[in-house]
Amino acid sequence: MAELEKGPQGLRRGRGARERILSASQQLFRDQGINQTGMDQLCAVAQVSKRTAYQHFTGKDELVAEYLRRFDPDVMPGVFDRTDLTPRERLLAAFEAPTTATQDDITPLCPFIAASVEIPDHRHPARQCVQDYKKAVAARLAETAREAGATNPEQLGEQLALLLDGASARNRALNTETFPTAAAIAAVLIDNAIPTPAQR
Amino acid sequence: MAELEKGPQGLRRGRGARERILSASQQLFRDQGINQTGMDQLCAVAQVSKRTAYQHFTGKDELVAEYLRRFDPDVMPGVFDRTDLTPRERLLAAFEAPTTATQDDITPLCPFIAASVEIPDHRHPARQCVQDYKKAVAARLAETAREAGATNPEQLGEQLALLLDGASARNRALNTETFPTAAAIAAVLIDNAIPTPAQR
DNA sequence: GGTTATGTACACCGATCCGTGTTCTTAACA
DNA sequence: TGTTAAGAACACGGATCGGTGTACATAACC
Repeated sequence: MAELEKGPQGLRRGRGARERILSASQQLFRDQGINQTGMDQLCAVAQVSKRTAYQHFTGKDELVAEYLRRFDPDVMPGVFDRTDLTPRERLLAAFEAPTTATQDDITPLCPFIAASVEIPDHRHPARQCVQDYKKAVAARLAETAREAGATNPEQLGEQLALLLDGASARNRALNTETFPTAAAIAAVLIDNAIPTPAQR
Repeated sequence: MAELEKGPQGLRRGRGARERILSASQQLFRDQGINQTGMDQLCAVAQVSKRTAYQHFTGKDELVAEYLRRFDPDVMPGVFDRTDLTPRERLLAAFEAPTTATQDDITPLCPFIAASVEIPDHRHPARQCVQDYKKAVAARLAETAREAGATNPEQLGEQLALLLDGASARNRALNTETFPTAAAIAAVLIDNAIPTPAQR
């Protein structure tokens, strides 16, 4: 904080404004929610002039949408790409992934669910991002389910996606880690959906 | 609307202020969300003086909490009390109940999940209501699961509760009715959890 | 060098937010 | 009848909201 002052001659926060804004959004929207985060605070955290923010984004709405779009590249980060696991193990791993580094705090609410609740208007651009993302996750789960040999991969993908969202919502509502519960259900569903259980 | 005017001599909206406020809350908080509903609008819809509202509730926070508490008496309205159904059928009926009268619009988001997302501070009184309600639902499900002869009723109750919340969240996120998917999972879990399937 | 994008600083706007103070009216109740 | 509690009407307050206008500074690129 000392060497980052706005000293008249010193280091400008400089060219990376857009990145700083999106990075601050990620932190603040997650910690406080979208509606509880004002543009003033956001700009302060991002160390960006308010004017600059509105040169990069036409408004808060667009910023929120862009904040969500940035998650797209890492749809379920690294879970589906783990070649060291069998398809079946990958499906189960999706329920352990959310467990973050520090072991005692619970998994935060999925930012897409949060956005869909905080933004009531389902024609808001951000709501489209939510829909796209949720469909993408279900599709990847279905794809992996197909690799695992499920008889009805689409159905299994949809079911597992529902479990993920249920666990996320209940984590928030109850302040308790419920992903293990979801994982247990997933195991049952997966066994039920694959005709020839591998080695058993 | 015609005969309800504030006519100087005519019918006063009169003594039922508190009820009108809570009734308006129920409608507006569901349709617009809590944060998107201002006290001014709420009082206008309730046909209540703003001053009166603040004589019944110390603030919006308390009003929100009371709004949630009013759901408690009807925890899963009528589903658990249907004596015409077997315990097993009652468990399954919980996934059809949310389907409201008009057949084409999707089930609205659970107001408790909505509140837990809209109110980030988990020490807010409303958040306690959310926790209580969610625990109560899981408990009633577990109770019914016990009646149905489940080997681990608490676990089944927790699992079914997760399915309900998952379907509710995805309904909002995807704008698609997903309770049938949850019901299908529930059927599998129930069959899996009850040792002696009745007639089969 | 000069030009042009990028960013800063800061005042400012109307709207809306939650909440209060004040005065008056009416219904219930004794 | 008089008293009291419940409510209405309405202006007002400070805070914050998303968003803008303007003038100035700096970095990059030619």
